[in-house]
Amino acid sequence: MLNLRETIDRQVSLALKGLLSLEEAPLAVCSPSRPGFLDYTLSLPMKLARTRHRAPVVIAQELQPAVADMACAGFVEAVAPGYINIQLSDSFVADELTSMLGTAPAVLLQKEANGQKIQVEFVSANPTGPLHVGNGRGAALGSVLATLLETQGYDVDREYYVNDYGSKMKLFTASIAHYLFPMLGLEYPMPAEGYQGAYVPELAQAIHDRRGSELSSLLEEQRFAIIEEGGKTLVLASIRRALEEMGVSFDTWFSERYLIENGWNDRVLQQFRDRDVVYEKDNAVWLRSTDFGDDKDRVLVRHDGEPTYTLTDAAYHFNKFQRGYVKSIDVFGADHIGHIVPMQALMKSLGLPDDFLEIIIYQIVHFLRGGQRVVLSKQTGEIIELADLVREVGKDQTRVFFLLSSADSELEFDLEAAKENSLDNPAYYLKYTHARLCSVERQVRGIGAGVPSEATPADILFLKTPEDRELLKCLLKAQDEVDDAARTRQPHRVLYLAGELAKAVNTFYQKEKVIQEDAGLVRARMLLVLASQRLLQAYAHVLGVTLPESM
RNA sequence: GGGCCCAUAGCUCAGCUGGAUAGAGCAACGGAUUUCUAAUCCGUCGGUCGCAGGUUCAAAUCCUGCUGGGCUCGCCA
Repeated sequence: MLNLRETIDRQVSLALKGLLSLEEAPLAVCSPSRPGFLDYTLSLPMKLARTRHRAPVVIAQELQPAVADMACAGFVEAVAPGYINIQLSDSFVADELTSMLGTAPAVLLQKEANGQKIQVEFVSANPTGPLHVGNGRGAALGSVLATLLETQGYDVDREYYVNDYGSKMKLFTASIAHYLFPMLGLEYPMPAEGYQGAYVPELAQAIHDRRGSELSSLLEEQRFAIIEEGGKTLVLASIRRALEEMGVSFDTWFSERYLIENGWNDRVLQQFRDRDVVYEKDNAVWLRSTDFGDDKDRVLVRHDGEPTYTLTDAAYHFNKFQRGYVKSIDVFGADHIGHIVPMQALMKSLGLPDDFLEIIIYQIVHFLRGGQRVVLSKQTGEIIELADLVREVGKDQTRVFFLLSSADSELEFDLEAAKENSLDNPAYYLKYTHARLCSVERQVRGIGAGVPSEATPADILFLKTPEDRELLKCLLKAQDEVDDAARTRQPHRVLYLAGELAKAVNTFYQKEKVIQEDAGLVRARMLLVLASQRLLQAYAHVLGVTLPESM
């Protein structure tokens, strides 16, 4: 589809070329009109009033003829206090509808490939336990952002960073050992701050079942290696399963251990040394990150010789850069808010491009049941694992409810509303609307009326009621909005767009009959039905939800 | 104390190149059904867009200050 705002802007600046000065030209941009007005609006006359010392409405009248001459313009009017309203021409609208009908939904909103590789890293929870319901928001946002970026022509890779190295991992291994050693007739103390969940003894049992005989004959160090590997593998499998049930998959599961074992920390440390941005203090190696905007210098190598997370993170992103991504977008929970400044300082100190790393932070999710906020703890017996949440409310409902507000805002996830099989539930509303559109199509085919495969300007002449026009506007502005959502990295906007389209469809459906006497009108309305159906499917593709053909 | 996020209708939230009367869903009330799926639709009610300044022809939107809430400030990851 065309981005209409861009298209019109281009035509406007061409049309007004001789009428605007160089300084004035950039002001000639249109915006979508409010309901009740024509399709697009230019507020240019208002902006020119000051420098031109004329009343805006007079300027509007002067510019109107040139604007009306544009190829895409149908009816154009200058109105007080100084707007130029544009209605798209019938042939232009017909061309757009034709292209919508001739394009598969999965690529309807897709631009041409731009040859750039971009990475979205999300979830990346430690492999030391099952995913928590809170991780679900990152999963939903990250996966939708990834498809959203694909619409912009990027070659997108979805990556999960597996933090399988370091003190958390040691703690995890020790916690399993505490339950596993007694099965070998040995003892091992539960470490302070050890992992507590019921899954820990289960992991111990599973590892013992598989490799118990081996374990008893090994040295302690080898034993721990097996426990760690076994625990990690089992947990990652459960994480992967939970995500798949939510419709989320990854291209790459990238191991932190891999980085370290393959010398990436050393490489990046050398890079820091070459750039002369490190120093030694208290037996540790420090990065002079304050030179790059950080509020304090960071330790890269601890006094005991172990790398810090900071060093490995630098190595990780350096590695991403080497893999050829033009950009890495990392999606983190609000508890990582403090990482933005240090990480950007890291990128700078490594000499990576300023815009290489983008960090998206999503705020906390509160879960509601019976109108009350749910306290997630073992004591309350409330669901706490993502897999349980998806099982309880369903894949599509889970995805939709995690997208109900902007990542910047805290989110209330109403478990009962999400489960509800009624149209108060936005996920169901989308499904129902799609089923209804499909039903109309079946009916029309059933009575033997022609189902159009392309639109002509004559068809558009039939679409004159407010409901027809509003639905048309919803269809035509899709690419504008999707491009905006992608540019501003706001996946939730796609859900709102889909909801808006569904609303327009249902209002149209209620008010205007598709099947009726006038064959020309049937055909024209069918264009709306089919295009709406395609567009709804296109949105659903981006959102990762499934739309049934009947309910 | 520093950094970041938030504050819009009774509730949950949209509103992103600054534009015309501030929107949706829920809740409340009232309507539409010999149905192309009423699992729908329409209408009414409901807002000093946290407060105070500023920029602008124009501010929910941009800037400054303040108030309230959230997250966060490790040689953890």
